[in-house]
Amino acid sequence: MEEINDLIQQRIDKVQELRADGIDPYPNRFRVSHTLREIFERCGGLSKEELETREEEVVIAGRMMSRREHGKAAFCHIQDRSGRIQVYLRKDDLGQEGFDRFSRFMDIGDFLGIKGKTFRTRTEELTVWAREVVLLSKALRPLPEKWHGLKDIETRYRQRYVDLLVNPEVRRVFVLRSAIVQKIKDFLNRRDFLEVETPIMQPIPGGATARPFVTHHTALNRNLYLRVAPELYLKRLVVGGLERVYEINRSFRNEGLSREHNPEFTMLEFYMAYADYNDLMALTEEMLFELTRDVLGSPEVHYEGERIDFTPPWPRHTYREALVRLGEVAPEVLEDRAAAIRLAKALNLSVDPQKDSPGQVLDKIFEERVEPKLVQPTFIIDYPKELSPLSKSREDDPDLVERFELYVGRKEIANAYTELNDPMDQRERFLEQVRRREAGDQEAQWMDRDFLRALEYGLPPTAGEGIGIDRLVMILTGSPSIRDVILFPQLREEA
RNA sequence: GAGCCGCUAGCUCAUCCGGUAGAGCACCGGCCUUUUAAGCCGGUGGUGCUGGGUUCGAGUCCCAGGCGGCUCACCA
Repeated sequence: MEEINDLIQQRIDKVQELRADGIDPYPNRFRVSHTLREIFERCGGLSKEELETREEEVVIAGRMMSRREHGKAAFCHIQDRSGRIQVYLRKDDLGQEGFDRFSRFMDIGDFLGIKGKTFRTRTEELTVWAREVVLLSKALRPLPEKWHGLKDIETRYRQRYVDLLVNPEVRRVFVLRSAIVQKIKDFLNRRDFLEVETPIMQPIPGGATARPFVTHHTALNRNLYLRVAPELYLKRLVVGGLERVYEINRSFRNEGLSREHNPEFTMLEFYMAYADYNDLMALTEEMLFELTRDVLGSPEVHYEGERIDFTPPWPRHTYREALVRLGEVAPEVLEDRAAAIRLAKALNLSVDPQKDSPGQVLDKIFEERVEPKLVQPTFIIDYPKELSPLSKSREDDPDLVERFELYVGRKEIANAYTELNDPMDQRERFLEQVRRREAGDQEAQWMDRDFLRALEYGLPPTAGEGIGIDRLVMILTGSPSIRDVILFPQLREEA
C-alpha cells in the first residue's frame, strides 16, 4: 500500500486476527431480502405496537456509517444505494463472541450483513434489531469525519468514490444527471428518433471549430483524431435514410480547462429531416420544459442566485439585434470593422486586427456585452455566415445563416441550424476553412471529401442541434462548476 | 499559458510579531443494554506539499517547483 498510517495498520491487524479466528473478512456472497428503502416502505407506516406483533424479519446489507456503543449494546447506521437505517445490537442476542467481534473488529466504513427484525426505538426511529451480524468487506482506510464530511475539493475530485459516500448532495447530482439523460432519450424516442453510435476515432475531425486530440493506430500506421463532434457522421446517416437520429456523445477538444470546460464532455446531437431551425426551437422549448417539469417537478430552477423559468415561449433575438439592443452596441459598429476593433479594444478584449475577421471581432464583443444578460432561456438567431461553415444561408439574406444558439444562465447550452445540404456550397465553405487553416487558424475545419460525396448523393432539408449535457446538468442541479457534474473530471497528475 | 489565493494529524480546522505544533471528530484502552453530533475517564497519532535560502532558531520570512481553486485567455 502507498502509505500506511497507524489507523490503516490497526485495520490490517484486525483482518489478520479475523483470519486467524477462521473469519473471512471478504466473503464471496450475501443475499439480502430488502433494500433499506424497501424496509421504510414496508414498515415506515407501522406503529411500535404493530411492528412488535408482526415480527418483520429482514436481511439487509450496507456500509456502516456511524456507531454508538453502550457497553453491552450498540447502535449503528448502515447505508446502501437506497438509503440509511439504524441497527441495534445487544450482547444478549449476538452472544459474547458475536458482540465482541462487532465491538472489536468492525469499523465505520466496513460492509455488514444483518439479519433481524424491525422495531421502533424509544425515539420512534425505525431500526433493525440484529440477531446476526456478518462482516461482508473490511475497509482498511477510515472514512472522513462525520460532521464536516469531505470538503477538500481536490480530494473530492480525485477520490470521487469517497465524495459520493459521504456527501449525499453529490450522489443527488449524479442521480439527477442520469434521470436527465434518460428523459431526453425518452423524449426523442417518442418522436421516432433513432439512437445511434458513430466513430469516436475519426480520420478527419469535423463538425466543430476546435483543436482535436491526436492518437495513432499502430496496425493502420496512421493518425486518428478523437472527435470534436459527431455532426458529419450523423448527417451521413440522414443521407442514408435514417431521417431522425441522435447520439448522446462524448466529444473531445484539446483546449484549456475551466469552470465550464472539460477536455471530454457530453453532448446530445440530433438531426431531423424535413425540419428547419424554427422547428428545432419549438422542439427545444418543449424538450427542456418537459425535462424540468418531470425531473425537477417544476419548470423553475435556481441558479447562482437567479430564478430561471423554462416555461415557453422563450425570447428570440437576432444576433445583430442582440448586439444592439441587449449589448448596447452602436449599429454602425456592425458594419464597420475598424469601429468594431476600436470598441473591442475599449472593452479590453484581446483582438488581433491582423487575424480576426469582422465576424470574429463582433463575436468577442457579443460574449462581453450580450452573454452576461442572457439569464432566462433565450434564442439568439441568424448568425453571420462566416462563423457557421455548416449552416444553410437564409433565403432573404445570403450573409446570414439559419442558426440559433440557446443561452441559459449566461451559458451557451445549445447550437442548432438548418443544415447546409448544397454540396457545391459546402465545398466552397470547406475551401474557405482550409484557407484559414493554412493561414494558421488551428481551429478551422478540414476538408472532408467523403462528407461532400455523401452530400452529393443528396441530404434532404434537415435541421440539426447540439445540446451541452454537462452545462444543462449544471443549471438543473445548481452546480457552479462543470467538475461538479462530471464524475471524474480531468486533473493534472497527482502530486 | 498569465495573475491572485490555498496546501498543518485519517477528516474538519486553529497556531497573533520567527521561539519545543493544538482542538474537535475518528482511532486505541476503561465504564456504560433504546442511543443518534450518545456520554464519562485515560491515551496514541505530525517529512507542517517538495527543495533551497535567511536566521542562534522557520509551519511562520525569501526564492524555485508541485498540486488545487478562482479570474483571465481559447472554446461548447
